Amino acid sequence: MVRRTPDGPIELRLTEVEAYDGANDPGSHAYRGRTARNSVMFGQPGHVYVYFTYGMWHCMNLVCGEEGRASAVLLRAGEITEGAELTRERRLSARNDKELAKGPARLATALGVDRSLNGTDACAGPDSPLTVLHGTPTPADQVLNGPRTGVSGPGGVHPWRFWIPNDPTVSPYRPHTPRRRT
DNA sequence: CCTGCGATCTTCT
DNA sequence: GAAGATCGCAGGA
Repeated sequence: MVRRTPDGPIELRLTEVEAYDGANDPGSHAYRGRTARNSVMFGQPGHVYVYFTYGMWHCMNLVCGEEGRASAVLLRAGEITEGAELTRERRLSARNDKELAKGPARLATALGVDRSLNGTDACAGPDSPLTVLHGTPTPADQVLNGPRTGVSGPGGVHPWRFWIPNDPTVSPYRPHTPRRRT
């Protein structure tokens, strides 16, 4: 994945993702149908769905299913392989470069992604601020999968979190924790 | 190392 | 009105 910023390109090698399957998936933002927020997920694959959560963070998905299916993949973590110096000023809390994009909100922050990029076509070539690259594929037998992070209820049964084992940029797994009532 | 909690606001019910 | 595809800090072991 490459993020083109005014200061230069940032390249990211994805190490952890989670899949969400639209109307069939209680864990998906698209489960209850199309809304203003999730409309990008119902559009063409290859576009980017960015949402804002917990009052301060952005997270980024790639739409994967055909139009109308609302299937998407949350980009949860990765290794910055180029332009790390451009991300450090936005990721001051990172104690080392492995933490620059270790988690979905950290990844979006490192790449400088916010809702202004919601709907961006990530397959549109070098003039796009965001592009999915065709790197060296990781063989499927070198990828582990398990329950998704932070997903509760019936959707929690799907082992749709995928990561590269022993990669230091993969975020720690945390089960869903209901928020304390005020 | 680990656990608990506050921040802060959009979104849908 | 309440919960949320989270993170970072404080405090204790």
